[in-house]
Amino acid sequence: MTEPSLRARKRQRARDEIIEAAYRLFAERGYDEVTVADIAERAEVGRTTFFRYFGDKQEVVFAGEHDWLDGLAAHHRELRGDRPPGLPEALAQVRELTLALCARATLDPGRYVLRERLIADHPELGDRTARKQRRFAETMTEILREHGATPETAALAPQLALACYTAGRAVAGDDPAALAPSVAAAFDRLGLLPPAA
Amino acid sequence: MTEPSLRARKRQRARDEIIEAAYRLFAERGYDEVTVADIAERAEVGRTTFFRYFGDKQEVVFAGEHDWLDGLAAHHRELRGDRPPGLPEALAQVRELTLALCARATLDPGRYVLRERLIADHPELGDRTARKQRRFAETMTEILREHGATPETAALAPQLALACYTAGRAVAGDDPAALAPSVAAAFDRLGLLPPAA
DNA sequence: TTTCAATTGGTACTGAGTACCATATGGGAC
DNA sequence: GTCCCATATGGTACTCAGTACCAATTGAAA
Repeated sequence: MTEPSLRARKRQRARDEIIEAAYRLFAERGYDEVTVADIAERAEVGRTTFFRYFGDKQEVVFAGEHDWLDGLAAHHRELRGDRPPGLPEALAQVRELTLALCARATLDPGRYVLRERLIADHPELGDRTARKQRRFAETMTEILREHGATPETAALAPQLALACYTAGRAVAGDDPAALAPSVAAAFDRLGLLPPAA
Repeated sequence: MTEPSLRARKRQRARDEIIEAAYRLFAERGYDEVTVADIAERAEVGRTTFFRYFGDKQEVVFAGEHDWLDGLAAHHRELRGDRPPGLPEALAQVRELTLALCARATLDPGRYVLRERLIADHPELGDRTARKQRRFAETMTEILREHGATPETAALAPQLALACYTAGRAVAGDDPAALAPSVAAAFDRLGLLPPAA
């Protein structure tokens, strides 16, 4: 991999500093008591610049996860799909990606806890998680269709995965270590296993 | 039932007129091109009054459905729950309420179509539907727990119902007549039927 | 009729998000 | 190095959502 240009490095650093500043301020004062101007000031950029990196104030809360979703298709290629998947096979594939998403989300436990608290305390942030989940589901649906799944299967399997994710998340509370196991348990309870390969 | 007071009737009428005005304007110009001031003017109320009836601009899009959710617990009482429900039984119960919600949502087909289009075109409205769904799930979870379900079952069953709802909705597009059948089909494909009573 | 609580609409404010512009800066050509 | 261009920056000014406050109106009940 070639060294990124100075521009690219500066850009990445600015982005990181905005996220850092935002999370620090949210932790100190709470989401509502922090303005975009505050974040920009702390990150030592202009208010305008903030909006060049993030579409809105909410987006900075979910920064990072979007990038992972961009690579979702690539992540899935690794799971072979020789024959058109029925619902059990599709679900098994989506299950792997869902658990990978859990692992990714809890990489930084401290930030995970803070994010979960922000989401729990601010309905509009709870709403916003839906956008991420919609994108996950839409991408997965597309991939499943490419692999020959029926429209119904392709639509249902990702939604079932999200159901297990959300239910597991609810059971786990804001404990990062409990997330993946709870989600996996939810999948298990579905009892929709593919026939042995 | 006693006649509602003049105050109550006026209040109801004002609310209805705001909703009417909003939907007409959204249909004419689109969501973004309509300000709250526009809606208030068309409904012949003050801008301040709009915010007394609806917490924000998005809320008026989903007006009516919230009321139904308030009665969710009552609706469920009709479904007897003698013994602690396992996942199949819980799912069967939630299924009924989900289908009732579909019927309710498509009562006014024209408005349903317009709402689905608004949601599809405006991500922030898509996000907002999540709040309604969260409330549905939380209420159902609470009810299931009261009826003796385990925390895991109580958390999972409503989420599975939402998965079937969302998947069915995606398959149905904005055709109101297709919603309930598609959702019902998704439930059927889950194959998680309770043992015969 | 009088009194009280609820409802209303207006004014003024904060903060998110956008458009525009002039400036600065990194990358590449020569 | 230096010249040029595309990119990135920060500031100004604007619209609009949402909130706080207040004075005036109006329904309900005595």
